[in-house]
Amino acid sequence: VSVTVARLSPLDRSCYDRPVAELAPRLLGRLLVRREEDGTFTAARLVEVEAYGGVDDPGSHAHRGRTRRNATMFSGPGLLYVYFTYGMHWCANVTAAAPDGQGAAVLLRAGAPVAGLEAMRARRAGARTDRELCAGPARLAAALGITGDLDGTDCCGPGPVFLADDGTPPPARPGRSRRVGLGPGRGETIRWRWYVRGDPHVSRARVR
DNA sequence: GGTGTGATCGTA
DNA sequence: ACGATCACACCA
Repeated sequence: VSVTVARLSPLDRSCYDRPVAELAPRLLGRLLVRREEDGTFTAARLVEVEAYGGVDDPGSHAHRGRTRRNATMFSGPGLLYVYFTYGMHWCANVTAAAPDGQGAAVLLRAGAPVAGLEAMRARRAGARTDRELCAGPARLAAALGITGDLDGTDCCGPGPVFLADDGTPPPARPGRSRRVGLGPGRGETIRWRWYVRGDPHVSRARVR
């Protein structure tokens, strides 16, 4: 599979142009591909995602309107939204369609390493096993070398980050749950997390 | 396998 | 003050 990554083409923008809770589970099984500056590739197959919406979703960065940080969420479907959190981690999302003046994005929470394992291990020195390389949103972003300078990248063009379909279908019946890491009053009852059942690369999320 | 805690800083 | 988190210590 790793050899063919270079030949995969980015998902078309029409794939992203749908409501975020519809888009999110459809991304399970897709490849998150990172084209390095030296022309090599790293890639992970998505096994866990979460949807974040607009004004109706108090857990979303877009809930209180557009700011410098979340601007990409308001800039149309098919873009990479990268944010910095807990003073040390980057997390990656792809934007979805949203009602006028609102924002929406799918948080890419975990993946199975597919290509560029050596580069991932080098960037994820803390990972004890390959299973942990991309098992968590900040881990996934770190493994693929995704940082804030890539915020706003068009995932539908010939850029450094894109999603691709290699023929692996999304699970017919994905696991579903509340989202991880949301405190009380932040939409913690909304079941907008989807994952591939039984996949060992899903994050060991501690839900409060 | 699970829980508890500190790290570290941009954002609102 | 609080995060859309992680690694590590420690217990089982």
